[in-house]
Amino acid sequence: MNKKQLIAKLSGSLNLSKADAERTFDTITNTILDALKGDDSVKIAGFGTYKVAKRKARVGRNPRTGEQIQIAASQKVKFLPAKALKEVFNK
Amino acid sequence: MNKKQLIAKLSGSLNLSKADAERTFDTITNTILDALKGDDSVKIAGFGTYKVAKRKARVGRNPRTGEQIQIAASQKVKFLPAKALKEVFNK
DNA sequence: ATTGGATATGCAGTATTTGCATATAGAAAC
DNA sequence: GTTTCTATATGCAAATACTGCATATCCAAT
Repeated sequence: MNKKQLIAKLSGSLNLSKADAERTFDTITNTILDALKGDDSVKIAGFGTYKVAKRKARVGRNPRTGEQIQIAASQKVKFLPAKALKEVFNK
Repeated sequence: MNKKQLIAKLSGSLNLSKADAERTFDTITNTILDALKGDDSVKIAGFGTYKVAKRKARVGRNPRTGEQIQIAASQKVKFLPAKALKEVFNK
């Protein structure tokens, strides 16, 4: 399912136009992103937690040539599924 | 930031009551979860992809006693941040 | 409808993460 | 205010992520 299909579903469930559904959805993701940019984590009960994970610089390897390369430190968004979410898939 | 705070923000941005903001938010998460339950992945452009990852059974260990235990195969929801999302945090 | 951009895949080897049990502390939900 | 949920911390084995890069595919926006 891609974003367009998701928006179409939401448009129906929420009784909104597709344009409004998309605006609503974007507002939510942007709000989450803003919190993450401020180095805050976002906990959503029953769904999961978004947090920014810092990754240290390390040595990697180009699989094609085999040569070693330095990988810079970076940050990425991690999503940790809530307990309820795991249970859904493991029964 | 927890769910309550997120809902409060959305209530303001979307010009909805907190109850409506929460209903809207829950509708979205449920829609995503339903797709995942159907073993479908959910791609959201500019944000990321949710997918169900199957994890193989393996040998684990009880950290308290040190004894080895068998861990069953399981499934969990994975979130892969979109490229745009990584860039936000690495500049 | 076309096109530009984003993502999936495969590859090799190493670094990182995962997930186990369990209690407690702290936070959040009702 | 009470109850439910989540983070944390522990050691360790095995699964998985990550890197460059080319190709194929797929999506989004024009």
